[in-house]
Amino acid sequence: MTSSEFMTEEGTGIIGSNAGRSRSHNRRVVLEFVRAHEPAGRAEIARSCGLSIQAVSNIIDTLQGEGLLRTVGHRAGMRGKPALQYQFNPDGAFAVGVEIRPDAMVCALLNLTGKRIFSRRKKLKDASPEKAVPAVTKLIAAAIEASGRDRKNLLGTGIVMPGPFGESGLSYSGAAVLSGWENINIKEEFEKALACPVIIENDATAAAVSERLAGTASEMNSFCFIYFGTGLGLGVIAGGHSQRGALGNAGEIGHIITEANGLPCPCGNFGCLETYASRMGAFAFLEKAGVNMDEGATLASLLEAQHPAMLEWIEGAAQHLSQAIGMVENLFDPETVILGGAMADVVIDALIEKLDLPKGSVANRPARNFPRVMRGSSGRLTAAIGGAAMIIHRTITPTVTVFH
Amino acid sequence: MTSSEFMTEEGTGIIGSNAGRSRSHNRRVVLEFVRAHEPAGRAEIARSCGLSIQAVSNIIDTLQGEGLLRTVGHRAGMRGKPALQYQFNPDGAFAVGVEIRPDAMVCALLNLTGKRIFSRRKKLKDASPEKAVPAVTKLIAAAIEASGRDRKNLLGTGIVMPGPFGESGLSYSGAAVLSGWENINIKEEFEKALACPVIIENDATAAAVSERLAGTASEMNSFCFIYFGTGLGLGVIAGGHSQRGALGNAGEIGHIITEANGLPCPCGNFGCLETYASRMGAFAFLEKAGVNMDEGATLASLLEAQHPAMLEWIEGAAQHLSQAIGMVENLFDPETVILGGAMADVVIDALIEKLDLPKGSVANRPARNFPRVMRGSSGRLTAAIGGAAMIIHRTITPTVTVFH
DNA sequence: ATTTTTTACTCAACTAACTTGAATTAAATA
DNA sequence: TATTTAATTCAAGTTAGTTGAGTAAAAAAT
Repeated sequence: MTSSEFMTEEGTGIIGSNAGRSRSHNRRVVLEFVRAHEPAGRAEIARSCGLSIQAVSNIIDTLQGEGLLRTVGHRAGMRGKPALQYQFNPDGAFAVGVEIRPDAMVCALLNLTGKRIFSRRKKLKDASPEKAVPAVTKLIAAAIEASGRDRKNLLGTGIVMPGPFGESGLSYSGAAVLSGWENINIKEEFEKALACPVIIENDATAAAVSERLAGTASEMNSFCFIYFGTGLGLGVIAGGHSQRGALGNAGEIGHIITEANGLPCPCGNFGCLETYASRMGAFAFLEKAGVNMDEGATLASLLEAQHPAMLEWIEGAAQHLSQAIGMVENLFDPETVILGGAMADVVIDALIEKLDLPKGSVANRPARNFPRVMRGSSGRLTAAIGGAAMIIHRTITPTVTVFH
Repeated sequence: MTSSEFMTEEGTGIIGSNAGRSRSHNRRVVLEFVRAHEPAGRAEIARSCGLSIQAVSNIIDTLQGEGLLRTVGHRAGMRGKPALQYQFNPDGAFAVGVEIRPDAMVCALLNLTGKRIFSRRKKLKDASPEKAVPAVTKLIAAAIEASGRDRKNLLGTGIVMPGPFGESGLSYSGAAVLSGWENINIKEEFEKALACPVIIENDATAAAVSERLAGTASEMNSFCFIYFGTGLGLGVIAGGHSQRGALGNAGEIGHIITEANGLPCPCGNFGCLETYASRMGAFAFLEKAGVNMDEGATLASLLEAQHPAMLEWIEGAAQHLSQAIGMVENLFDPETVILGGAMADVVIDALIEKLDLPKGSVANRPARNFPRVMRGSSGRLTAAIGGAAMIIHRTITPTVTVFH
């Protein structure tokens, strides 16, 4: 397998199709079907994908030759010749994800099925591009080495950084924002340093993609992910694809106003959701309530100790979150809203427990396949895993129409 | 030209590509390019669409043969052989749009360039499916007859009805809601009656598509449209395609809460945006202020007379709208937010004038191609025109991946 | 004024990838 | 044991895009 087989053509605007692009699209269509329905036989895939059995057969031969798919016995119990079943070959390829924060980097390796095969965290003294790019390069090299994988099976690297990217009115400075990255082409820098395809994405979108690849949303084509980072982000998957907006800054849910004339926010507004329902908001609330967080206490430990201030924060945050979730439901009509990110599971569960979702919502329908709100499944490595998931997602998920 | 050339394949999930589907995709790619850049020559199209000149040449020959494209002389002033320029042939095809309201139907015919070639409004005594479907059928037949068009050039019909569709917590009854349509397959009913392809869509989405086809947003791939109907709707175009959510109910912006514990809304919540910033909201406000609307006064006439209550309503509505627009900007990161629909232009302009948009928004960036908020361009026929625009949009805009 | 360069476009041969139909295999059912 | 059903393969056929040579026409250079 050469990595060029996965090269995504890039360009401005929508491009036409030809034999080669059809093949590349069909490879992804087959892979996407197998991801969602494995194990599956050739005839079954052909029927579902609108292709002839012969076409699917040829594609599967190739994919198997490349080590991406493998057989898992025959399907029994049905009439007719039993179908040879295929599934992902977990070791056929892998992807790297890196989360860059102002103070640290987290690196995770995922195999083709989205399972974590390695992860490592490293402090970052200087998060400027000049220092961070080489540091990330070194970290990845060490991670691949330690994982025992062959670099030729590397599909690419997904870099997760806090947005918003480019020029925007939210470029205030705060703990969550990286400085020095404003005027460089981040993707190009990393592609040069890493010599592999690179995707740059924000944490919330990466987390959403990760949930779809191998998490809570593996069967959904349309859902939203509320990401608890330092601030708060929203990742949106619609029609199986992440939605990034005109300039890649969609999903800035943290600065939605949920209380008119509420708490002041560094962004200049008052009453932003983020000032209530985020880790940052929690710390500010607890500090104001006189809780000393320096002695090793965490949000999770405070919650487990049923600390009154923590319970009070949960209550208030849940109220603001409920409002925001209602909004998201009415605007995006998702199959579900997933809560996750850099927040302990117990805290998220407590928040979900306390939610009081609006009745007047398109989501408040009797027949639902999933609850209105669910918890994410990838825990604290979510962002780094999400980065790698983006790469695998791009390898698998079909898109003929390419946008800028 | 046979209408089967435009038949969209439908199915569940993503389908593979083959020669025929490639051709169909490439036809759309060429048409979409010409729409956005007309007039254009073959070589120029080929370069931009990632196809060979020969492929584009063959497609253009076909499109010209079908009457969809026509030549408009040669491009002069450049070196080399002057390129033959192509543009849409306005009369090559047309589409019908129908807006169905509880008390009336509006029908509009658009030519291929999105220009209105005919429109007619008719009262509807009984908006039940049994009565309305035949009434619409008759109206369309009369409209086609009166426009002098040949039915064989009809691309299809777009029916615009107030959502939300299907089961949802917003199925309260109110003036804007049609009853009796809950448990029938609306698309099938109309396709049977009209014997042409049919799209069912809500007013906001249809209006958004219309703005992109031949309006304020003709060069945008990502924008939002806030539609003033009886209530309030949001149409979202992202990546050139309308976003409808998991069940087609995305964009219910009317029931976003912009004032905690505010005015009661029929949906069960308090403080919904719709109770302030919608026609319904305006009438309620004015009635409460003692303004008698029965004597032929309209929102526009009150505004022109600088009626204090009207000015007060504008002020309040603009405040709530500003909040909602800020939200929409932060969540979708659109190129612009367009305001339009069944509200007089002067009123919309007054609202825009009074907006106080949040500073903390990803949209508040110095370098913008468009203002943060703009007014829509299709006026009171917006919804019906939008229906027809949906059909033309589908004919033109490429999508290989087909979703359910 | 003539030649060169540049660009658009057409014709004909070529190729990649999907489709079709016949043949083969293997399990369940009659 | 024969029949039916379904999966898969083989080989030929089809569609549509690509490639390369050749023509046409305008601008720029000589």
